[in-house]
Amino acid sequence: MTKKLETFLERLETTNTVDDLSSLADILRDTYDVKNVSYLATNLNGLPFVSSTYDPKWAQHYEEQKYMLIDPVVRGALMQFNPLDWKRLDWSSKRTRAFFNEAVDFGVGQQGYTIPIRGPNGQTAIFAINHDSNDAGWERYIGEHAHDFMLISHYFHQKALAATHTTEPIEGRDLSPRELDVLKYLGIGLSRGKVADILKISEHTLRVYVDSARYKLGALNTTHAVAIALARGVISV
Amino acid sequence: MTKKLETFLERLETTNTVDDLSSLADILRDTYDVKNVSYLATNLNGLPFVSSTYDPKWAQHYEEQKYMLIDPVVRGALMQFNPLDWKRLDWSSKRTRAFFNEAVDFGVGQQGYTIPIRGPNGQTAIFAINHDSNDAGWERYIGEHAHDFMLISHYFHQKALAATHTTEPIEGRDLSPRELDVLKYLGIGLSRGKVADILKISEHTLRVYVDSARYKLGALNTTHAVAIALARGVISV
DNA sequence: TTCTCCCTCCCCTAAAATAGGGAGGGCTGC
DNA sequence: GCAGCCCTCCCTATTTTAGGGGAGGGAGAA
Repeated sequence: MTKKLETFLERLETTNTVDDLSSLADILRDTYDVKNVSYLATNLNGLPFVSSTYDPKWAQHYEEQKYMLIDPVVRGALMQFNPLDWKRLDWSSKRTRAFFNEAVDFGVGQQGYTIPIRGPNGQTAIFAINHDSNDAGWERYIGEHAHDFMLISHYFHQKALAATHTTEPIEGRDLSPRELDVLKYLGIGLSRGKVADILKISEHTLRVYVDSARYKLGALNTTHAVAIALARGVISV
Repeated sequence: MTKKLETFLERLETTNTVDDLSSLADILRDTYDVKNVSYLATNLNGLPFVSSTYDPKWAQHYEEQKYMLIDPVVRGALMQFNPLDWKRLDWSSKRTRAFFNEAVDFGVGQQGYTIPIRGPNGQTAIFAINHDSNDAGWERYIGEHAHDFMLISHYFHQKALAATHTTEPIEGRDLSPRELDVLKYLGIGLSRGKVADILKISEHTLRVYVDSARYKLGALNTTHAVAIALARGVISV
């Protein structure tokens, strides 16, 4: 374990509230000597959460313009499993370049490294560091610290989940095998009749499973039930 | 970086096929000197994938009995973000104890540590190590190697995704803001009419968005479209 | 044993989804 | 300037689903 990581983990032990979390980014920036550090969770208790060292003006502008939806870094990172070096983004689009130029104007560094993190219920987040340096220097820096950042992003998310009380196990009973079957097939787009055929039960019976699954999941309708089951990871598409 | 981790990462560089992956568990067991190492992905290209050092009899029995659905370790790990020490499971259920006794009979160690891993499209996996040792020894061992295992589980999953060609970026055009709005509200269980009211558009217009979203996502129906959008992370519940 | 849950089947009506047609104005990139 | 996509609205028609009832047998746990 590196000394820097050790420093961070010590600080992490006293981090329990949302306010504490907000200062973590600053601490990491100072510890790892980079221009900016940011953590952006898209869905903690249904709300986004940000801790970053970016210029508040940029953060505000970013939120006002709903940049989260078009930010190529966010979009890129959320679509893959591996950390993403900003250099490896698709820079062919004019919009991407325009967005990035604007970011740089607000003090965002030229080099960046973004790590996607995912929790059990669609609690997706990204952890990013960025800096101004040449390509070779950046590559060396990332090579040295990639493991640290991977662990840090994980711990950061862990604390964010805990601070927003998103770690409590989900209430409600488990779905029965039949209910899971039904939701699984409905989730891949099959009609109620088709699913009933596949499961070799009547469509009426099938509906009872949908009903009970809906009840257990607290869902308002079938689509909602499938959505919740997906988010909870009990079925997958 | 520890020497053991270094050894593993070197080996990982020549790991590219599914067959290579199968032997990784053995290598890790020998490197880290534990009784068993296992990696279980629930949904790579729609199929489960396993690499483990468990007795093949146990693996076969496990699969035949569909134990994945009731295994308390799997269920526990998939429901949370943090690694799970098997000692911290809920042992009150008779079924849990019976299951575990059976596992021990097949040579599974008494102590265990399971790390959940999640990819961008519901590609969930768990990485587990287990061993026979007393509580104090196990705690010390985990404390020393937790970081290694966290990184290893990540790299393992990365290779599994790559080997099963599950890393390719998703084809298809992006959804328009309006399409995202519609899917988002449908995903939280609102009816078509309600969503139209909220977005202040006619229900007919709304339907056009659902149609185009469905077309873009290659979805068979509305529920499917919401499911795919969720799985891709473009909306969240 | 009793209680709870699971699985299976059936009736009904109203609402929603699907499928196929249209149309016009606006913005953006090449 | 034009092609392409986005947003908005309209029509008719059929099929499917939603959600409300009710009923019985079986397995497992307290």
